Amino acid sequence: MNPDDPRAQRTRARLRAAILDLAADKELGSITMAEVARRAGVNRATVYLHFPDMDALVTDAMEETVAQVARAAALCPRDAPRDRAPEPLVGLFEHVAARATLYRRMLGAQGSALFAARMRERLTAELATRFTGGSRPEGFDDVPAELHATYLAGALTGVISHWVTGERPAPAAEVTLAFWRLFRA
Amino acid sequence: MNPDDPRAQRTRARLRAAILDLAADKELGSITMAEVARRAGVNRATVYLHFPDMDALVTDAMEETVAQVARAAALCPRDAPRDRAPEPLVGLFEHVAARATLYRRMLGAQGSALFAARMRERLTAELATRFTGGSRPEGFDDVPAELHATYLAGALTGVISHWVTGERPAPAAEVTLAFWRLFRA
DNA sequence: CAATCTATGCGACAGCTGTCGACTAAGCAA
DNA sequence: TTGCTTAGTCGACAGCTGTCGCATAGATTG
Repeated sequence: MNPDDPRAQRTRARLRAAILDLAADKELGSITMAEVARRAGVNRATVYLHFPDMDALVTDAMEETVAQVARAAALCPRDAPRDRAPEPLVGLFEHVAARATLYRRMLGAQGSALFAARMRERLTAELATRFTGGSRPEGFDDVPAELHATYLAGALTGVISHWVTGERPAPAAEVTLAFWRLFRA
Repeated sequence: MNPDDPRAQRTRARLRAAILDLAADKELGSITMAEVARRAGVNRATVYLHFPDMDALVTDAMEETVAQVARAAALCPRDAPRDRAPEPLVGLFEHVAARATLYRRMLGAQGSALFAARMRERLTAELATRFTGGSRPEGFDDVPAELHATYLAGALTGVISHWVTGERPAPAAEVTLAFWRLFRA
């Protein structure tokens, strides 16, 4: 399968759109491959030419979104005042709030372990790059940068997961500020 | 279904043992219900009398183990010296190290989203209880205790996940100390 | 335009899932 | 012990999955 073939690109785009479309309506667990294929206007067998399974499809469809989150997280300066979260972090939580249902479906109990792993991984990588690039919270030189990045990536995805999963989610501004205070240590 | 019926208890115990047994050999994704039933010496249909699906079975089978981790985490005093992790935390990481394969199967990309959610949930609950019970890191009174607990629960599961997933995992003592330093902020 | 390549459509298959109704046998209560 | 209750077994079913070989149509190359 040549991934650059315009036919293949079109098909993948359709599949990505279809799964996101369906995920807006129901839990991942109750979406079938047959359904995705139908929605995408593609033969069921064709799906498997592009993605080994549902998890891979879902995760791939979220790639852009996740990259956005990771980039925003890595952009946060550490020297912002304790009572005012930096702009990128505010944007990050607003981004999630605007897609709360989607993130709940992805990160919730019915969600995709692959997606969760991928999201943490991207965050970790982005933060680690930022850290080894020099700008990093002080006083942790005796902790491996990679581990520090993982710690924060876990904390962030944990908070997001808990946030979007809750019954009556708190306002974004509130969570953002609380997270920022915890992060600033 | 009466959960106290000795027949039911015996069957559930067999199923829990069977899934943990199988999980030692292969990824969760390649274990079938039929396989679990066979291994447990139980009819396939019987499994569904106790657990709605594989995720539920796996998560239930890990309940004790997860509770152990959550308890250990909540027991950590915050005033231990920066260069020496408190005993409960050491025990926690050793516990995970001794079951690294199992945790990798549970928390990895092929793992169970339900299990991951449950583990974070238990950790959050245990820490939140501890926090509202008075003993809590200072300087965070302006952050909801529940959110603080979630932050740490996410960080811990994130680190564990990353740790057991890595190719050549670092020694437990190393990770323990690094985590402790990050936690102490 | 013609010839070639290949992504997709199509139908079929074995295996797994979750559920059902009828039957068997283990536990409990009198 | 006797009889009732109910967990478990058994066989069957529809639906989904992942894979296959073959046919078709869309893209590329000359």
